Amino acid sequence: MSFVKTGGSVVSPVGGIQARQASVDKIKLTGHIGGMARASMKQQIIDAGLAELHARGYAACSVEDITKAAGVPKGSFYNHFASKEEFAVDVVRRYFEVSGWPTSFETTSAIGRLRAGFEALYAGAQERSFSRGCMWGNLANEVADHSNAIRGQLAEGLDAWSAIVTELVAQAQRNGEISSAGDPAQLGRFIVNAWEGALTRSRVVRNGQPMDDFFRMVFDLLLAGDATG
Amino acid sequence: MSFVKTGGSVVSPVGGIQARQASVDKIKLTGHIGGMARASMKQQIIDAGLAELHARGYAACSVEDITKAAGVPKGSFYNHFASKEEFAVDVVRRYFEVSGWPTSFETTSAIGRLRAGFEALYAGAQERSFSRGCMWGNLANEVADHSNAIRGQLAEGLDAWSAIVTELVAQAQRNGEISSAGDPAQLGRFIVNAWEGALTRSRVVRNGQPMDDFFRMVFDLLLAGDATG
DNA sequence: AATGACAAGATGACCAGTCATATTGAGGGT
DNA sequence: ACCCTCAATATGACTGGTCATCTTGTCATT
Repeated sequence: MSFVKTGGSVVSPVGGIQARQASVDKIKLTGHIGGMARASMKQQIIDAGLAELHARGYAACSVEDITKAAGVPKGSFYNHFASKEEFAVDVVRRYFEVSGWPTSFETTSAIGRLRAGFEALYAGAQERSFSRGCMWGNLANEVADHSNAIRGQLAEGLDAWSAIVTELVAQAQRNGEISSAGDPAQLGRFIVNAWEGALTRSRVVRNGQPMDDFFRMVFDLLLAGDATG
Repeated sequence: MSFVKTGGSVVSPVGGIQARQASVDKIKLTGHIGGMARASMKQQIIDAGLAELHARGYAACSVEDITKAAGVPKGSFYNHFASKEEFAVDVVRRYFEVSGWPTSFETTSAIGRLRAGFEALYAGAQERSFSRGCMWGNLANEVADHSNAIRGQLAEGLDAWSAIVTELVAQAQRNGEISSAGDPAQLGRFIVNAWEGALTRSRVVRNGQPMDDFFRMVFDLLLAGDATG
């Protein structure tokens, strides 16, 4: 699994997905598709479903909601997915695929890039009035006990995401940008988890205070070791 | 809202609830209740429902599941609660009421008590093979966007819980037990959020690593300011 | 004609909430 | 003390809606 580098926001990955990309290897060419090949329907469903799943949650998001959002007939759903669960596994995979870390920032410092990435996530959450929470946290809490397939996919994606944060932390340490000498892998995991917790809290309080707390605690105190308070 | 001091675990509050307590002011006395007054049916439903909600989540836990767990007839549910939503509000209130911070520990240091409290939570999660996650996080993620009533109750309870952590952090600072001079209120909120994030991750990975990360990052690095890594 | 893809609507399970009926004790009359 | 009436409460079967999944008819291609 690799992270696709995009300039977009992780919280709002769909924006970049609307871009048409022909996946010829995925197209089921049949006689009733005339003219130029179009985007794969399966991919269309996944991408539209990603937004819907994130907005509504698993149980509250019906197959009809998904297909309607994708602009495809409801009956086609099961031509592409054996079940709603299998669909969600594909969505999770897709979520982590399209999630990326912003690279087009002015700063070249590792810590600056780490911070900018979370700030982009923050901006995305703010756009949605803090109503979405964190995709992985949402699914984990709602489905992890009921679907090993989804849980497995979440675990995979989280490991990869944590690895990105870990690498940035390690770089920041090597570059002397932060004073924390904590284990980078542990920091990476903790930071991703704490971010989920902040997003979840923000759903309750409907403001950005939890993220402000996160930035202050993680970047100023934990990583920079600012003990002045 | 006040926290009831118990020696129990927050993750498993139900254990203490099975104790019979007559709530005479809650009893709907009708002619067909003979003999000695018994525990309120409403309270019974709330307490049993708390465990069920935590185990299954909101949507996956039906009213029938709840009443069955409470050992009461399904039709009685609506004598006590106008709706499933209202029931959940009462459950959340109850959850925070019965949640407490362990007081019966050997250490008298504030930081020791804070740590012991989270360790008790950890033990509870471990008992359940990390399958339950965090009650407030679960509900927030599943329901916060759909029910303002539940969300409001969650906000209230979280504020109170954060206040407890805040107070312990402040005491630890005053006592010179920790080197962090961070804002106690901010630390209190962040720590509660980070804990939720850790529990959520533990649901995915099905082990205690996220909590270990939490303890290391929060107690050793963030609060104690141990920069040696 | 045979085959495979597509998809609208049928199917059966689930479930929040309703309600007709049952139950019961209080109060009053004898 | 006993009986009857009535009102309040209890409750299990039912209702109507939702929804994941499947069926089956249509269509296009070979």
